[in-house]
Amino acid sequence: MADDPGTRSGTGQTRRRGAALEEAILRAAVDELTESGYAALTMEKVAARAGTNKNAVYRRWPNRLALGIAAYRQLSTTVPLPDTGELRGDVLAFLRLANRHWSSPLGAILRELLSAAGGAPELLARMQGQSGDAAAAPWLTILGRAVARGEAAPEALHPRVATVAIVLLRNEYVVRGVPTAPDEVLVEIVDEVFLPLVRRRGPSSG
Amino acid sequence: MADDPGTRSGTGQTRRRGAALEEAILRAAVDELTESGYAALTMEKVAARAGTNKNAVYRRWPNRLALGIAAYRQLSTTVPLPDTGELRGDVLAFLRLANRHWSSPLGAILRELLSAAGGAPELLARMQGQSGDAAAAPWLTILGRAVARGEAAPEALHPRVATVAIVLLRNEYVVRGVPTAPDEVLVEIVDEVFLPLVRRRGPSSG
DNA sequence: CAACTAAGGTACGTTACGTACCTTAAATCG
DNA sequence: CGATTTAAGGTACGTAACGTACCTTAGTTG
Repeated sequence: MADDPGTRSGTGQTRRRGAALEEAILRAAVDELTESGYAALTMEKVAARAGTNKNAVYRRWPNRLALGIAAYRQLSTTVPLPDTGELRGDVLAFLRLANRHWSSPLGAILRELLSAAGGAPELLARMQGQSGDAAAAPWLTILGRAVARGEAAPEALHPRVATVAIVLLRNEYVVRGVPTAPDEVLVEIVDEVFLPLVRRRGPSSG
Repeated sequence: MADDPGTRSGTGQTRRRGAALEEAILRAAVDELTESGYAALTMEKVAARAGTNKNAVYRRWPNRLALGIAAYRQLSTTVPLPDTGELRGDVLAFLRLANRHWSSPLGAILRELLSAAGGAPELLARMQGQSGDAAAAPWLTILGRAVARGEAAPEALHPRVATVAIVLLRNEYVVRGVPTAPDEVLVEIVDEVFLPLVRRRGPSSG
């Protein structure tokens, strides 16, 4: 920010307005969020870093959580869906991507935001959408391919079934208290639970 | 607390010491926690309610989180393991117990504490232990009975398999943003995922 | 140009965590 | 029993940060 042309310099008297200022604030929030996480994100620090003051921030975002969420959304990326040509490979690859994501600083930030957003379902839904592995759609795609290849039973094409692997992985995080799991665990989830579940289907109760 | 004999009354000059005071503080913390949750639990209010001051509280618990956890532990109860004589009934009954627990004020408190405890694995482990449905042991017991009765395949006797139902239920909470799920969901989890998983076991990859 | 708007600057009320320090009742020790 | 020690009771306060209020001023619009 030393020589940023948009900066309000002591002598320059040039005020950023509208989108330019909003962008500067967002960038500052992103930087603070990635450096220190959500808990340490303060309106004061973001404003200072953006070279403005809290008024400008509050004029755009009603509160700290909203700003945190906006900053997070700047950071999130979409993950490419793996296509290895076989079910086990696809699922393992996608699980590994997810594992990497959740063990990254980004994962911790997301968890903090989810916790702070505690009671707001729509907000939660929007946050979930940012973590690509949470939705059923990509998993259904992977499973759909497997069904087409004859690797899985057609009855297994159900969102809750399709997402079992990722759900189990996230449960591992809870149990372990850390947002990462060793690769053997991923392999075990796939081989001991997921594959048996989708390949042969016993009769369900009537 | 109107006529509690242990109370330091204005004229009585009788100070509670040691365990008696600790108990009074804990009781106050429990009351505050159940009435207002962890976020609204303050050291000031607990101390006032216990008829003491923050020094006494801080002499026993290093910080607010520790006090919150101690109070929570006073509250937690053990749930009886259902035994309906058949697998589906057992699993459904235990899931229903869990659903009721997590949708109770106690569940919200636990979630708050887990979130506040964010980076401390041992602490987390201890908290988890308080929520009886999280551990694998009861689920393995239920599944073990089913295996003995011939209702489930012996290879399914694995902690990760046994806990699939409860893990899926908790994922429902995350997806919904509320700590409760309709009974049809519980039934679906059991019938669509859990029972097919444990009854017939396809070959796992070598 | 005047009016309006948003940016920049400053101040402040409120809340609560946690710490420090003092007085005093109660327990312990010689 | 008196002296010493310890913990309880009481009070004060530094700090941090959220969010609000208000004022000045640069920039835009009609």
